[in-house]
Amino acid sequence: MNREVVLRLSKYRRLLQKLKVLGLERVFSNNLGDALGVTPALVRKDFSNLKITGNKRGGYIIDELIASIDLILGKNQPREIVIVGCGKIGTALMQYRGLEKDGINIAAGFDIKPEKVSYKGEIPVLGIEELENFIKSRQIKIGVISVPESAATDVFEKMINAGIIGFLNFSPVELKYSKDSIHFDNNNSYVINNINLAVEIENLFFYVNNSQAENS
Amino acid sequence: MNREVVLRLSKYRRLLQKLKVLGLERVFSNNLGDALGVTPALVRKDFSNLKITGNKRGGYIIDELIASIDLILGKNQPREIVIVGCGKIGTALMQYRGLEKDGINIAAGFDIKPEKVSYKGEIPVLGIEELENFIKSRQIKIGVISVPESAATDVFEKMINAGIIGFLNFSPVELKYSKDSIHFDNNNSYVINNINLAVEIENLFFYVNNSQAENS
DNA sequence: TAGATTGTTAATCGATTAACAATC
DNA sequence: TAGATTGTTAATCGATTAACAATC
Repeated sequence: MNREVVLRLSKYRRLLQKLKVLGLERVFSNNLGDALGVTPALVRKDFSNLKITGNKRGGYIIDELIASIDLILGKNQPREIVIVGCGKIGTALMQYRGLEKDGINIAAGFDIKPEKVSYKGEIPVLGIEELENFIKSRQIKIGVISVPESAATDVFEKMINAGIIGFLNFSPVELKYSKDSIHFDNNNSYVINNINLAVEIENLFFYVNNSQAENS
Repeated sequence: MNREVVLRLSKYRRLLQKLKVLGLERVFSNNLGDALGVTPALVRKDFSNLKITGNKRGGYIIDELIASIDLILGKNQPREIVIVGCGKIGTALMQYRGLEKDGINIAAGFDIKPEKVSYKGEIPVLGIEELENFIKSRQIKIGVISVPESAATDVFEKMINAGIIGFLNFSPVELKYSKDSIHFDNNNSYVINNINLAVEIENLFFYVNNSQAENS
């Protein structure tokens, strides 16, 4: 299943919640398609691939749909993550409240600088040397990397060894997993989601420059 | 030209810079393809579409390639952006130094709260009421939206009216441009890049849950 | 020249869409 | 029943890749 499908699932989920709040009970592939800007055929195909079935006449039952999507996205299980690197971006993420309502919980932050370590805040900040024990004991699988470029690959290795298998990487290094470069003792596969702010903004400049060229 | 192509251009650019530092002068489509994990044919096609030509025998000259890509990406022009919303994420971005080396310059931050307004820091923070004048006088085209969900669409409209045409949106609202909903006085098209942190992390959970299922 | 690499055309691949039989 | 919507198959579309003539 590709990334686009999973993104659509998240979008269906959010929309369904809103429809439910409005009191709706059923929804048609047509409605969902319109809202997401895709054809109803794709909506039905998505659901079909996920073994979610509707009624030939009455569409899909919203509650069932939500329950199925939640199961697939793992929304019912505890969703704990860690944040490695408590500089500007890491700290902003720790204070960001937008993850809670999706049931995502930041278990701890980690930093290499002793002066950042603190148990006072709502979310503790621990020394990087505690990373492995913490992650293993809590069985956390997902971590955010928000360290400077120079520390990124190092931290990445540490996290893999601790058992992290899903990464959201804000450092400008494009992390890739290769069996050669990393000592590993499992046969897991890894998912790495790189967000490079400079690249995102550069992207915008490209389109903006081009649209100006078109208009002039 | 689609988003993927532009992302590849940024990646070629970064790689070429590194090769140049190492003293290389020429590069083959093969080298670039290997590094990016695509076929050499795609590299040649990308360049061909952009009217960048190489030598049948000697590959591409790195300096020429860098110059061409910089021109296309607009790296030579001043690249000023504004940040609207100086909360956690907005402030982190303003303090983030990773944009400078790509020549991206944050001209100002804006916030609705008077107590955030300040001319003391390296980057001034202005009141939201100054947004339009500032953006028009500096002819800025790109802005980051880092306001809470409730303010997002409002700020989006304000920015459009001020002349912003490229958006990096960190609010959880999926912004879309529709002619119906916004008063507009130009025929520009807009580029909106939505980064929804909860969705990105949810994505990771999906893959992680599934890889565990596979292994058990 | 012989060998290697570009530039481009045709083939492939995967995702999306159109169309429609099944059926509620 | 008649009408509407699903579930699925075949067609389309776009991006990537393979292949190869041109040529340095």
